[in-house]
Amino acid sequence: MIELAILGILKESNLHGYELKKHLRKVLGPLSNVSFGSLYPALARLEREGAVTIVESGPDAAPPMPMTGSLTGEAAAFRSRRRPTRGPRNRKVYGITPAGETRLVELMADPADDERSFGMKLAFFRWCDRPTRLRLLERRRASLLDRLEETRKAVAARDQDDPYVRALMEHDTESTMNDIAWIGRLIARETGDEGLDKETTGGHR
Amino acid sequence: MIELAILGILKESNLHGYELKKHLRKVLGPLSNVSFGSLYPALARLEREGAVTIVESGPDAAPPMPMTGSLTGEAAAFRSRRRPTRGPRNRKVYGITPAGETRLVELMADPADDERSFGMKLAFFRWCDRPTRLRLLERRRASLLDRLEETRKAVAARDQDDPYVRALMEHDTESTMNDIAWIGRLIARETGDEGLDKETTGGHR
DNA sequence: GGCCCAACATATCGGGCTGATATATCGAAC
DNA sequence: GTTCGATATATCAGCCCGATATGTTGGGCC
Repeated sequence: MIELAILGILKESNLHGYELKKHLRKVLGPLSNVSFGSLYPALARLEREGAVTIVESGPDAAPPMPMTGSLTGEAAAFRSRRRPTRGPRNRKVYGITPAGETRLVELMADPADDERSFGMKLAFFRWCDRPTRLRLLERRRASLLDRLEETRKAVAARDQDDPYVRALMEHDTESTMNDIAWIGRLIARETGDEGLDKETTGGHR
Repeated sequence: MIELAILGILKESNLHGYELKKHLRKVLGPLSNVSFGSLYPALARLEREGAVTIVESGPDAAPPMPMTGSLTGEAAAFRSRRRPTRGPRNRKVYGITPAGETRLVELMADPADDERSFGMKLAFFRWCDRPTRLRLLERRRASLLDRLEETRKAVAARDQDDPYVRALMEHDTESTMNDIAWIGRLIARETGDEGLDKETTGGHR
């Protein structure tokens, strides 16, 4: 699933591994603390597969095509800032390829649905159309409901009631219900069409 | 951390791998879905280290010492139930050793503090004395506070505000605060001794 | 009886992830 | 001018997961 994160970030701007990790941390926060030990191999893998390419590399590499898609002004500024008289260090700046964009769409559709995977997908929802978003949200809700059911069954079937185990399960139930309610709100926001932070076209409150 | 789970379960009763997994699922619920691919190697590892021993094995093994410490009547009953005229199948029933008990204490003190590790430790709190429990709870609270702080900083430093990323972070903040409150209640229950046995908290939302 | 199927039971393997470690460059402080 | 911390890439051991293999046991069914 780290590949999803890499492609999602690279879709916005070309970056090298080290920067990638920082952006990732910024976007996903504590949800995904990617380590270098998985980041670099993943980048190598993706390059082998043709999902990303090295856009700029080594000391004083010739800057290739200025844009791959529309860069935010920030990224462009950053790129120009990075141009000291002495070339950059040993960096490999990666960019996403058309094949990579395809791969990104595939990865978004991947059935993996744990907290981490879902968090990543949500972070890149802006690249999806509404039906896809709704599909992912519904699937997440379904698996949360499954989890809720399973925990409840475990609580019910419990003979020896250790207070700590009980506390653990009750908290799990509570947290899961919170998550479900949250997903519900996201779905509502998605279906209650158009902008709802501006003029409330359809809903109250 | 799977070793902690194994030892914690084995401390209660001698079991073979398959049963162990079921017990684990029951105690930890969806928090720790241990797979056989990690369970059996872990058992082999623990046996190599002398933390567990094979108490009974293969078809019609002679039943060794009836008790390793005080067994709950349930476990004893279970053990006697397991004695059909035709010996059991190819099973390896494991039991914890004194070295294993020591290892269990070490593992409880381990600094790992993610949701999974903490959940496991909490599930085995009954084996700890109160100071240890409080230490673990305080540590967990501290790391949750760190996480909260980090997420808040990320939200504040955010220039481009993607609504989905924002939703993700806000939900993370909310969940973390919930967790902190929960830990707070556990600490209170631990320090506010005796007296309050039931629901003393009118849970907010 | 004879048959099949689901659950029981153990084990291994590939591939991916984490944490530790190695290596080297750059900027800035001292 | 050198020490130090941030930047930057990479590899390695060890562990975990999911898939897969291999067999056993018990029960339902005709």
